[in-house]
Order: sequence, then structure tokens, then C-alpha cells
Amino acid sequence: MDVAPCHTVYVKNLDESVKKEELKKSLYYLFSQFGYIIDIVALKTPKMRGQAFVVFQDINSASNSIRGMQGFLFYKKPLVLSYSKREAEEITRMKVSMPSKKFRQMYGADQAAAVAPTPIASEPTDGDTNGKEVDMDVDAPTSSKVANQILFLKNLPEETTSMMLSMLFNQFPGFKEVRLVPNRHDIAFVEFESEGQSAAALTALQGFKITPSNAMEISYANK
DNA sequence: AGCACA
Repeated sequence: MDVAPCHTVYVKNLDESVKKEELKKSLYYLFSQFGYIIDIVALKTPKMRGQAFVVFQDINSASNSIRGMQGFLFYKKPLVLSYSKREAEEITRMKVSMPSKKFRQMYGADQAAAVAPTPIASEPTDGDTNGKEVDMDVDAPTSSKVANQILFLKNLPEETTSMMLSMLFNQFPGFKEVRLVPNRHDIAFVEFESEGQSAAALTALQGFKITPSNAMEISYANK
């Protein structure tokens, strides 16, 4: 029929009165269920208003979102979805593992806030760090079946940033913060305001793939 | 109806 499959979904028939920021955010929430989103572009220029581009890391995510959201009522208007005619720059340049700088500025912001404290037992840091030996024998954080407002994530890919996790978990009510663990790229903690809210996020994002190879495992953190 | 930011 029309355009060849690609990573980018062309969205049209959008309500033109919705502010650009809000539009992108809503699109992000709506489409992130289909996979990792690298970027969303929406312009309010005369030619480009009412349209947007959602750039997925995986083509499959793009395809599934087109199937799944075609005609979806969004701000009272049915979404009209197709593949984009041209592929996004991020994709053609193979900068696929991270959101674009612009996207990061837009939704990221909280790098600093999110990276800060970790719930790991404070290790006596007697300054004899003589080089190569990475001190990895801190009690590895573990998971628990007991409900907890703090989630424990494992099997995260190396490229994971707190910003990516924030964007993912942000969409659930009660989200407080993401905490990365120094020297462990593969695990993280995500805190919510209540156990009910953490449970909702756990269920929704269980097995979510940040990259095609890593399905994250979510459980409750130990109390 | 309209396929792009930097």
C-alpha cells in the first residue's frame, strides 16, 4: 500500500489546539506501551501542525503501535497512523541506544535528582582504593515477594540511565524517584508513594524491554 | 490535508 515499515510512526489527525508539550507527553504515555521510544517530534508550524512523529527503537514496536492504536480516540479525535516516509535521523545515524538530546532535555531533566541516594547499606569507605579491584562485595540488593512501595529492577541493559527509567515509571501515579546503584548498571530501585501504586507499575512494566535483549525483571525491594 | 526538529 503506502510506506515501507520503519522505526518512525507518522501520526496525524491530532487536535491542533493541544499544546505541543502536552501533546508530546500524552503521545509518549500512550505509545510507550509498545516499546522504547527514542524521540517524539511535533511542530506547530502551519505545515506540520496536527501531526507528530514517534520514533521507536524497534521497528516491531512501531508496527504494533500502528496496529494497536489506529483509530484510537485521542483528545476526541481518532488517531491516523502510518509509517513515516523518511526514517528519523537518530535511526539512520544509528544513535539508537539513547534518546536524542532534545528529548532528554524535554522529559529527562531529573538526572541529578534521580541518581543521588541509594538504599544500600553504607559501606565504610576507608580510602584504600588501590586501583583496579572494583569493590563489588557490598551485599547485593535483593528482591522480595512482600509488597513494598519500592520496586527492585534487575536485568537492565548497560545503556540504562535514570532518565529512561524515570520516563518509564513516571507515567504511573505516585511515582517518586529512580535510584541507580553505583557500580551496578543492571539493577535499580524505583520508589512510589504507596504499595498499591508500586504494584500497578510492577504489573504494567514487568518484562518491559529497554533494549531488545533485556527484559527487565521487577519485584519488590526488601524492606 | 498537511512527512520533520537540529
